[in-house]
Amino acid sequence: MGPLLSPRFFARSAADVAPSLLGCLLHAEPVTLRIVETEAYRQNDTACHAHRGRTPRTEPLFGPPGHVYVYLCYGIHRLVNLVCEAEGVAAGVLIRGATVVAGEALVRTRRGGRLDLIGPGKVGQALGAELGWTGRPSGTLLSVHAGSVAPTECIRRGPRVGIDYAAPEDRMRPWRFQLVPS
DNA sequence: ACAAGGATCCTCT
DNA sequence: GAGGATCCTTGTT
Repeated sequence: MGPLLSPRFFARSAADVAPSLLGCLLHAEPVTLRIVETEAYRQNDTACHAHRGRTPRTEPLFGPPGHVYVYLCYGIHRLVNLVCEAEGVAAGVLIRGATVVAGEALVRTRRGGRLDLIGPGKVGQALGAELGWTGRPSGTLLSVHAGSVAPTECIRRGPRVGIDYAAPEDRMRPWRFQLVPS
């Protein structure tokens, strides 16, 4: 596995971090995933949970870069994010899709035999993500490691998903990134 | 203390 | 392609 990504890696615009994370590895013992889809959420972005200010839930988004932000979606899914930008600036990257690198047996158990991890709820389930991870630095329960993108892969960019509540200009922003075979 | 709604997924048809 | 599951967070009484 490549080196652990440092806080510095995350201390920039989420819109830059999101595509950079494609091909990187996500590890929560004993499962390792390769990231193939991400979305960026930024300060002053009406799609971002933190756009109305700090609350107990969104506090980690304002915290140091490289920390983990996990929240419950639709009462069922634990969605995994990585905090970006300098401390005090609320931004993060949602992990929307991945492939299994290691821990396949456990992923099958957690996912009812399925291995496809396209969709943020599936990623959280495969990792065994818990709400207690939120606010913790990467490198403890969850770690993010450098990876690589194959010459046969390319990055597709498009609008984000599931943010109908956001302002029209934010809904349009092309901050969803996918790694696809070219 | 209460009600509403959500950065989704699965199982049907 | 439609609908239900399921529970925490939030803003309001």
